[in-house]
Amino acid sequence: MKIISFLYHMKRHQVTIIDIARELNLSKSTVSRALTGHPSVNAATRQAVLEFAEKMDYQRNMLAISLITKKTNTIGIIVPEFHSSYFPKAIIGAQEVASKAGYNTVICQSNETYETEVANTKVMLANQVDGILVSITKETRNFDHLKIFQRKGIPIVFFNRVCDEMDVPKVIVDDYDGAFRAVSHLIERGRKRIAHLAGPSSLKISEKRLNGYTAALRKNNIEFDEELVISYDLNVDKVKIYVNHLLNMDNPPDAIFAVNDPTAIEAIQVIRKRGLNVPKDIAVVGFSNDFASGLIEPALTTVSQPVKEIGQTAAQLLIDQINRDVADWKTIIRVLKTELIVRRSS
Amino acid sequence: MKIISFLYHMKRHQVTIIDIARELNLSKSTVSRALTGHPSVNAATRQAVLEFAEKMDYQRNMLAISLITKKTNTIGIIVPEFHSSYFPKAIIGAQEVASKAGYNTVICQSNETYETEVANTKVMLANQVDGILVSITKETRNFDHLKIFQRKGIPIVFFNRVCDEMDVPKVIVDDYDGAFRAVSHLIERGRKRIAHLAGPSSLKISEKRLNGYTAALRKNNIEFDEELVISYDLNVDKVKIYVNHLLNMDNPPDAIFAVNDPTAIEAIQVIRKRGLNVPKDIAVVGFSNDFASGLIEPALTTVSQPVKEIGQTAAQLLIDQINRDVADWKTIIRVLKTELIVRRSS
DNA sequence: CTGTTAGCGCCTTCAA
DNA sequence: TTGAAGGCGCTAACAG
Repeated sequence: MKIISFLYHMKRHQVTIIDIARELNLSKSTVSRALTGHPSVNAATRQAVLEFAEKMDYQRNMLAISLITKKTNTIGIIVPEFHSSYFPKAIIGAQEVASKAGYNTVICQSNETYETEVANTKVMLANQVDGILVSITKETRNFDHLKIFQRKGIPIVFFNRVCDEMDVPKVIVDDYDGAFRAVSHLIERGRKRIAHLAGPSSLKISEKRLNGYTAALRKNNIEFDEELVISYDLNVDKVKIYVNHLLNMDNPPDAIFAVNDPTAIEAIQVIRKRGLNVPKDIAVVGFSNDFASGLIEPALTTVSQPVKEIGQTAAQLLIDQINRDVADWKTIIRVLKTELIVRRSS
Repeated sequence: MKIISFLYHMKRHQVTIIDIARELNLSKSTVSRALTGHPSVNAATRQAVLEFAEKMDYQRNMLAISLITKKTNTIGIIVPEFHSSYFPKAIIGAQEVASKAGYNTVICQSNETYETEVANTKVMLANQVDGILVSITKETRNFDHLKIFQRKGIPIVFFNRVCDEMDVPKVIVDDYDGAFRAVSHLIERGRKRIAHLAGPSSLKISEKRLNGYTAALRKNNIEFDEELVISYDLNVDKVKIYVNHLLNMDNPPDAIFAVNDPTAIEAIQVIRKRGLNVPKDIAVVGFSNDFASGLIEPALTTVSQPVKEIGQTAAQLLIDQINRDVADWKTIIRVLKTELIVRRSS
């Protein structure tokens, strides 16, 4: 006992099974069995082990266990950013499902940078995660770093920002449909010249929202004017330039459909700063129903996504995949529904 | 080669040093040295090893390494929630510093629940993090689960929501001063009956902001009216009840100082819904300068905190602590400055 | 410069 | 019901 309490106060000494075995005069294996709830162990022995372990704040070293079992019960999540409320919310959903299934979560944010994303995948690999949930950066065009997971037999599930060239499960919303309905709504409200502040073409979601936009115009016999479509890198600081450019046109738009809410919100600020009225002079519609969009003046009309559900679904698909044999991997694509929330900005 | 490529395509086979050694006819240790950049290795040998490793997507197994070195190069972060922009921002700051210092980050959110927080600490312990950054839940009154870290020699640093009974580094802002200035500002603007929607008394920050509030009243010879102070559990849904209660008083307040921005924002919504004008009928001031506070109508006057810097400072203190001997642990308390941002709500 | 040996903390046969 | 032995993937002495 003296030895143990001594060690116990040394720098970072871990109480190990050996310590307990020594103290209780048992073999390591017996202690291990008692600790893991193995049935074939004497009740009194188990009791003693458990009590002493508790008293010593013994914690099983998952590193050692994982080394043996080749399972860490950890899933990795890689997201591009934390600025909007989207990814935090999705993560909450994913964590909920994961933790219920006994999985821990390691979160990395790639800061919208390809290099960081690659580094993040290395971290995940080195830490032997059992699977990863990924939403790619706007820069990511090469997917080798993600394909490694497939080759190694580590399941991967995409959500929101997905990769088209990989045959793995994906969770998305119907971006095309959401955009289509948002733009149709503007047209119903009598808008004729609808601009679109689009996302970078590297992202599938930008492309789909753009397609929804053009489809809605076409269906309503409104001519597509490429001058009204500005695709940008989602760096919100630049919105000011684009909006001013649009407003300075000879024939300025009477509505803006923005690829996401931060863009729309920033657009509204710029428009109002010029003394124009939203929605009278120019209507604005966003995408995602961020927390702030209901609070700004005027409240933003937007396409809402079931963000938390996206996270939950993605985590569930991932865990299903983990519990399946590689040969049985499914490549389900789950498309969730969006909802148009009409507020005062349109 | 045949064997390896065979294994390589099996379910979850890890390419190991042994595989490389076998293939290249070298000893494990030589391969290991080449991989870790040890100088005493023949250039050609190293080259061959590195190339083959690359080709095989070899990733060092950090579990095994950590098991030996007793260092995971991972820090844990436990935060109570992800709803406001506060913690995501703080995490970004912390990750920045951590990753520059070569540390990975494991994030857990306790969902403002004591039990979850305890569970989170177990996870951190089991995964052998080198240190943790903690902001406690509003429920946490017992700190045994955190004291375990101290006893085990694992550094711990608190930020924002700190624990008073533990002698460890803490990063906070001057809540007292921030509140004092916010309330003084309201008084300067001619407000006489200033209500305070306070946080739960279990949190130090609530207490300090309350103290700042009373001090400002006292200094300006305004009598403290306990009816005007409502302390609540930060569940924003309840703000409506409290604000309505205040407004229904015989002698209603002419200003509200809210413990944080979500509370203030919700208060403004409630006030306006009753047809009252902010700030004419009643002024509102918040705390934290959340993203949304600049966007709402009217824009919220608030006390801004250097959130990202808080995260950075906390991570830096933690890493310093990790690199120090237990005997040398410092218990620095870093108090960062706040800034009053006057906008239209006051 | 390279190989050998002995573990890290734990689980899992196999034997008793 | 318990113990002994072997090994997960890797590093760290200690020898050549």
